[in-house]
Amino acid sequence: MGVVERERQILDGAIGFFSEKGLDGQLRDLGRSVGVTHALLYHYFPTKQALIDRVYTEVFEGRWNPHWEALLDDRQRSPEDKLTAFYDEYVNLTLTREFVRILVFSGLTDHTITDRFFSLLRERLFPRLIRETRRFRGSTSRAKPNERELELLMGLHGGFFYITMRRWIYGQGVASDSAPERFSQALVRDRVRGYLVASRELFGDPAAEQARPPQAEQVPA
Amino acid sequence: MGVVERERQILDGAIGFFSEKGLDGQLRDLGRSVGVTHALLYHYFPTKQALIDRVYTEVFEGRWNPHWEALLDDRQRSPEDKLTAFYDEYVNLTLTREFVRILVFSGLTDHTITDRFFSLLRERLFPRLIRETRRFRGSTSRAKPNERELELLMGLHGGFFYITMRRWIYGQGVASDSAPERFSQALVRDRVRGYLVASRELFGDPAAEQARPPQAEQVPA
DNA sequence: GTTTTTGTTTACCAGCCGGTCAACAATCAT
DNA sequence: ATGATTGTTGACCGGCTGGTAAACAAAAAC
Repeated sequence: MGVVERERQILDGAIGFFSEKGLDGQLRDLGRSVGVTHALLYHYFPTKQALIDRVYTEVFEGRWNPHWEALLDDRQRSPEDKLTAFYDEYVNLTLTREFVRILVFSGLTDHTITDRFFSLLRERLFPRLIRETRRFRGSTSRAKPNERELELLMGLHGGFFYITMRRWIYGQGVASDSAPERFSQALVRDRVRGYLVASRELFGDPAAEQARPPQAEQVPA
Repeated sequence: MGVVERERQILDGAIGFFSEKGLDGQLRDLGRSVGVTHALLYHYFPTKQALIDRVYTEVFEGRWNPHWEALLDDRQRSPEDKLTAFYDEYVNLTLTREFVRILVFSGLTDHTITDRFFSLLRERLFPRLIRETRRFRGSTSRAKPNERELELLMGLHGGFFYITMRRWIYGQGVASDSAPERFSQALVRDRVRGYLVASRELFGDPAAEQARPPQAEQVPA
């Protein structure tokens, strides 16, 4: 076997292995699962940490599809259409088993991966989603998102993430998917629609964005 | 120091320690953080696993407030009022740092804790929430929840869980809370209202529950 | 067909870690 | 005071684990 194939084989094995056992998994076990001795791993990667770093970049790099930004910026499609299309791809391509498990393993210990990933979301994704949400309810405001509308969006985004958690971390089945590897499109469509309607209900028309008499009593700061 | 106080001290230390370092944390470090030798831990707990088991029951037992079930069953209050009151307490009392971190640590490895916890939710909580959601949109149906309305509820529930994840696992701040230890009531209120409105929008009036002409084309099974 | 290079393994080291045990301190009953 | 009981520690064992290095195998180069 060529050197490049073997490295590929080890790397692929490591992705599956570490996402399953956690970053504390033993190299002897990883070697066994790949079919080599643990000493050989050191022929291809100088330290365990270096191998883990490669796994990180392998899993988290290239999962962000730049096409999504263009999709969300497309002025021809409706906001509901775009959000549905985006989340349908996002939850099925990005929120895979290895991705979410490694992300959570990282989050529980060293935050470097999660920090980088959240920066990506905050800079490239959330502003676009907020803009489209506003467009849905008839606003063209470019103001910095306020906390309430941002948190409502986090509710949508987190709701999708929660599905992945239930499936790949808690080991709970998700009822609504017939093909076990995919989120059902109907689910995504329901939630996106629900989110947009909720946004309209809560924040109403454009003028209401600056000051709105709340329906219930205001909570003190 | 009396034997009972010392056991209490070790247990409290272990809760903080294991939720921080994970269940693989070393007993020597735990001992040091409590101020005793690791050998003394074996005077109070026969094995490391026994100590971890105590931590589990300590954190997950008694966090479920039976009062909540009565609250949700109260016929005097409106569904929106009850859901808001419930989640306001739930997210602040149950979704603490130690709780969520230990739950996720457990979920990533051995599922026993998460299984038990989800059974609790599925049996005692979700049916009540579905019933109240239906009541909000004018339905008194007692039929088994269908997948779509259950998944919409999971969106709400998961959205709250996601806040806890962002805060205690990813180390991201949550914008909207002034007091860093609490979820803001406004956030809970917004999301519950948004969820109920979305439910009404998606599922409409009671008659629509069995068969409803969808607005977009149906996805094939 | 020998030498060189490359891929792989076996054997080992050093430090870590759960767990044990004998010794030691502190409390308490008599 | 004296002895028994209880709380606590230091020292140790054995197995595990990241990492190393020498030996070995299999091509490749000449």
